Amino acid sequence: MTPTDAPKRRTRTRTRADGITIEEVARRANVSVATVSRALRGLPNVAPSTRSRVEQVARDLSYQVDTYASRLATGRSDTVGLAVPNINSWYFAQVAAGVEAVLADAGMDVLLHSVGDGVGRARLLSGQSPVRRRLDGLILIDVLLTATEIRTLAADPVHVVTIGQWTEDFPSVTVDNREAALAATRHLLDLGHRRIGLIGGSAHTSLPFDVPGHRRQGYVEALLEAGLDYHADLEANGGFSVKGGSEAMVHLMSEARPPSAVFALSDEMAMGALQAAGDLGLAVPGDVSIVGFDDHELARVFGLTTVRQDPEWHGATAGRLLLGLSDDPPPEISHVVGDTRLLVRATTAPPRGH
Amino acid sequence: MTPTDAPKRRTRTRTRADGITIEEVARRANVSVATVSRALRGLPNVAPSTRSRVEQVARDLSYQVDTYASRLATGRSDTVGLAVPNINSWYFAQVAAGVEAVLADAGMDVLLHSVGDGVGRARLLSGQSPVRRRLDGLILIDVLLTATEIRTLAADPVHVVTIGQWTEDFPSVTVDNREAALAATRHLLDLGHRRIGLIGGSAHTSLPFDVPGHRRQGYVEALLEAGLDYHADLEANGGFSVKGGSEAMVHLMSEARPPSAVFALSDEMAMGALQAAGDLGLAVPGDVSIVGFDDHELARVFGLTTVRQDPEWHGATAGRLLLGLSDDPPPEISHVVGDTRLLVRATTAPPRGH
DNA sequence: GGTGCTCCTGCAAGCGGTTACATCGAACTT
DNA sequence: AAGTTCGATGTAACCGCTTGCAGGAGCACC
Repeated sequence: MTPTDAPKRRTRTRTRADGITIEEVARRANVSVATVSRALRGLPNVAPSTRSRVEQVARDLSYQVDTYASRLATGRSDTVGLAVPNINSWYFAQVAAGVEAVLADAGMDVLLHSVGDGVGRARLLSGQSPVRRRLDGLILIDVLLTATEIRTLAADPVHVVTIGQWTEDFPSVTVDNREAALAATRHLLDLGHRRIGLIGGSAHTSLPFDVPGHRRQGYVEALLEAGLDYHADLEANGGFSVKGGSEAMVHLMSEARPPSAVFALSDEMAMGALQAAGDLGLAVPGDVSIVGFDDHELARVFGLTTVRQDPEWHGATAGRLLLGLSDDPPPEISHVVGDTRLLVRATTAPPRGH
Repeated sequence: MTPTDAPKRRTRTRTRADGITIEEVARRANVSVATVSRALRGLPNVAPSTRSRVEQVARDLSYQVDTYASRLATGRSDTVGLAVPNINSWYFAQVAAGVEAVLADAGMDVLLHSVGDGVGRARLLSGQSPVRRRLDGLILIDVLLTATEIRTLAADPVHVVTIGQWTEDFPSVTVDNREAALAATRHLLDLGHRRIGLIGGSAHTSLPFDVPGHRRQGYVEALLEAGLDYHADLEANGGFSVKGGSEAMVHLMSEARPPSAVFALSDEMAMGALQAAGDLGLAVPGDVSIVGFDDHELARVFGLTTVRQDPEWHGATAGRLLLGLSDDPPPEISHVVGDTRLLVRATTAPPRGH
């Protein structure tokens, strides 16, 4: 056979082996593709006998819809983006677990985005983001939105739920960080402490309306309430990591007049501080008291006094809020506030000689 | 105008506001959609002037390709699934972070799947999974595959990389768990311990070829090597959680002849054990020595003797392996073995009266 | 000036579903 | 018995992008 004899078959270079198509199923079940589509998706107006026949064929061929085709046709993707500063931090991992559980149950896919660095953040939120065009929903965990970003997102058809940040435009799950920090700081004040250090996040992200900002505000308020002044030299940046907390603690305790108690805005930083205290030969709570925030899984092991919150519940709740947004009519924008509770354990005590 | 005058416009009910299409860009740039497609994707054979004009228009309209359409047309999705038993466990979160960083850099999307419960696992791996049909790659972290599942996956066009499990069929990242456990147990034996407890995973998942299985094997071998027997009553199930580790420890220490040292197959369980020891009034390492596995971020804070490994690196490496699989020609199936190292800290010492 | 190239661009056929609308019996009215 | 109604099914037009192939312009070479 000469070359020209060969039928000019259009061979598309497909990298993926093609799966069973709906057409194949239709052929074998002796119905049209429309009927297959309706039968398989449980739509009405399909004769029971037809439906079961189609289902049988689909099962035999282990047919799976091509979600991309389906999405192109319907415009819905059943996919939600989950943006976290970083996934390998206890709090975020807990929240992510809560989100994932709820959404997976609802048949949604979860696209994970670490936006810790500016790059990832820009990639997700910039108008250029190809990502946004494929998401039905977006859950932002402690990813602070600027006014512009809020406007852009609100104009998008994507459903947004925020965790940690409160905005008018989107449902949110938060805790009263100010109040919680107030309680934590008061606890130290009540014990008699007068020089109370703060280990917080980096200076430039501690805006008055973000999570560290609110906690910091509660700390300052408690101080003022007790007739004390806020001293900048009692504040150090622990970057919300164990290591950072440790370094911040070293910094604080090596000052001329070190604090007798330290409030760390996260348990991980508090644990770092605990470590540093040990390294410095300081007894906790003998020489210095330490309070954390989170009730990390290991806080109890350390006997760490801390503010309890339930991140997994935050995540699950955010997931449910997101699912609710698809309801018709859409619900009012709701703002859920989770519980916090001060747990006094063994790392806090009155200051020496009190 | 009478009702019939109205043109029968086909209005499709689209839930999402339609974005700018490639057609719109083409119109404004006075070229065909084909040219827009080529220009925007950097394909050759586009006049520089045309390309820049198209790019300009696209930017002005902040056009974003509809990834679903693109995927439908090309068959590639640039999306990889990341399956973890659960994301809120230190080790898995670390690995996930490593994977995500590498893949996001390569412009890939990461779909998160917790498969802790059988349900999620089935959803992901069963032939019925609509998920599989949309993935270019799949990274499985400690998700044990059966022979059947391996066959099914290998037949699929999806690229698979496993972490924790070694198979002939897929590239993998593992550590020598047997060897590492051997070293950890030898360390205790060298200190003079003769009754060494084991806190491991659930009985039915500790197959000889999974991660806990290999570690357990190393433990047993070390025992035999030292002329000791394996005693089932020295083994308890800690479920790889802090709480489980704690309970397992209580169980072990309340036996008639409790061990003088315990090897926990993960740091989280070891920390739980530490907690339990404290609760029981036992000094560590005075009354009982404890060794963990992982070098959890907080292990140093506890002074925990443990086996160090680098889960974030495991994840990043797995991500790179996956990316490499798209090369042409495809590389040989490579199996990377990460480092482990025993870190002796403060929770191990010779047994009492030694 | 014709011929043959090389480049650029457009045309149109998919990719695999979804769904508005038409069709066609069978059952139901009156 | 003719006219209606209604449920089940098929037809075909999209969804928005990619890409094989054809066409056309510009240019060098003989």
